[in-house]
Parts: sequence; C-alpha cells; structure tokens
Amino acid sequence: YQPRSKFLDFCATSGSLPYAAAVFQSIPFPSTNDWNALIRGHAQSHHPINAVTCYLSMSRAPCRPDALTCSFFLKACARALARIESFQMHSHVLKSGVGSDVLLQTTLLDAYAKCGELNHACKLFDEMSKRDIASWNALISGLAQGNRPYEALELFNRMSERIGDDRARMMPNEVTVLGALSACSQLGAIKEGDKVFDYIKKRRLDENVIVCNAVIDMYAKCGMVEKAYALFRGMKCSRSIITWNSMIMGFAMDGNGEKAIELYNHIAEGKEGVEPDSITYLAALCACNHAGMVDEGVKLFELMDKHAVCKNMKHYGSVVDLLGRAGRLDEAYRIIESMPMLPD
RNA sequence: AUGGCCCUUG
Repeated sequence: YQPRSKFLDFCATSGSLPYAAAVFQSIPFPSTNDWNALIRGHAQSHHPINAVTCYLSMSRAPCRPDALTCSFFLKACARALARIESFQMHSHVLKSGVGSDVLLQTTLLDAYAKCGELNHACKLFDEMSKRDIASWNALISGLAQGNRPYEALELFNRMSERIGDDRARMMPNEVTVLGALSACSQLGAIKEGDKVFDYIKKRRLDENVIVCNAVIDMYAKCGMVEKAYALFRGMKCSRSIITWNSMIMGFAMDGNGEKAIELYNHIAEGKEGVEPDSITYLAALCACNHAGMVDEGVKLFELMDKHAVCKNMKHYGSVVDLLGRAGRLDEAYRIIESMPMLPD
C-alpha cells in the first residue's frame, strides 16, 4: 500500500473528492489501490452511484480489480440501491476467484438486503461455507429493515440456540441485538422485546449507548413508555442526543406532551452536554401536536431559528397542523408563506 | 487506520 494511494484515499474520503480526482488524473499509471481510493471516495459521497462509472473506467485500464475494489463497489450499490449492479458484481466476484472471501460475501449480502433483494440475501447466506457474526448480523438487520421481522427474530433465536454447540459458536453481539430490537419494534412484540432485553442485560450489552437507545426506542414503539423511561433513567452509560430524542419521541407518541417538553427543556438548559438538533425539535413539536399544546409548539418552532437548527417539511407540517386545528389560520398561512420549500 | 454487519427523524 503506497503512500500515494494512502494520500488519495485520505483526500477522497476526508478531504475533497474533486481534488482527489484531479490528483488521480495526474498519475500516469494508476495502481489498483489508487483506483480503490477513488471508488471508495465515491461510495461514501453523496452520489455513490459515481463509484460505478469509476469502476467501469477501471475495467478499461490495465490493472485488475481486487477484493477491496469489489467491496467498495458493493458499498456504493448498497447506498445507491443499485440492484442490477449488485448482481453484476456478484457474478464478477464468482468469476474472479474471490468468491469465498467472507468479508466480501457479507458485503454482497448486505448490498442485496439493502437493495430489497432479500431472497438473494438469504440464498447467499445459506450458500456461504463460512459465516461470521457480521454475516448473521447483516441478514438479521436486512430482514428487519425489509419488512420481514419474523424471519429476523427467528434467525436471532436460531443464533442464540447455537450457543453451547460445538461448531460455529455465534454469540449475538451489540449489532445483532440492534437488528432483533428493530424487528420487535415493527411487530410491537413486547414479549420478544423483553427477551432480547434480558439477553442484553445478561451480556452487559447495555453498557453501550447505541444498544440502550435501541431498547428505549423499541419499548416506546411497543407502547411501553414506562419501560423505556426506566431504562433511560437507569442507564449506566452517558446519554447521547439520540437517547434524548428517542425518549422525547416516546412520550410524544404516548400523548404525554408535558413530559416530552420537560425533557426538551432539560437538555435545552445545556447541562447535559447535548445540543437539541433538528430531530429533537421534530419530536417536541410532535408532542405538542398530540397534546394540543399550541403556544408551546409555536415557541419551539421559533426557537429553531434562534438556535440555528434546520427546519424541514415535517417541522412546518407540524406547526401548520397545530395552528390550523386551533383555528389560528392566519398564522398558519404566514408560516406556509415563509417556507423555503414547496408545500405538499 | 485502504474492505463487511451499526441507534432516533426521514
């Protein structure tokens, strides 16, 4: 791995992609790693699909794509929801002799899942000769996010059963439980959710804030705000803005506007080390909507400008709805007029 | 420190 490729990679991923591309242009005979840097940069950019065109240029050049090239390309496919390209890369991988690379297979499986090709993801999973924890996780979260939560939970349980088995002892980890929790949320499956949470506590995965956030969200979505709040209060790790957002949204959905606003006010004081963001305001506005707290909602909406938090259509929709239902149509109309985007 | 699974709103 040459310094030049390293430099390109740095520019393409953390600096400026156009600059990386310009530097790349000046290289007479780019190496595979040079190409990889550029493809990786595109894959992580706002236009991941450009990784595909970059890859095509590479195939016309004299150097060969390697496993990393395929990996970056597939990452781009997953982000761009490029199914056809995923299939094409799959056959390329099989032909080029890296078809048994577990990391690559998992990247492919994830790309399939993210593109909505869950059957192909399952098939690939079944055919893999070696699977590691990430392979299981990729399929579990793919199923959960792809509206097949029962299968996600089934897989999660099958994985837990394997503990004690002599072969492939696959311990569900933090990422695994995120997928399982997401499946529970969708189903409103409280019993399953409790079981997952028991497992989390047993393994002390609740020392991880991301896991806690997911549990809070799961309980809130299952309508069990008090369970969410119990964890929120008893957390051993420090709360992130996402923790607060999830909890505020939980109270909002429960119709407990007072409590939601109380939490918002608490973090707005600034002693918690988190800054309310655009989602915090969305949750708080949502709380006002559910509880009919009109003045509070309008106040929050105005605070967004003061705190330089970006508004989107949802924020506007919320206040307009709030004002409209309170009969304050003139104010609602003024807000609609002030919108920088097209109303829907 | 060149590759996979990753929480809230979308």
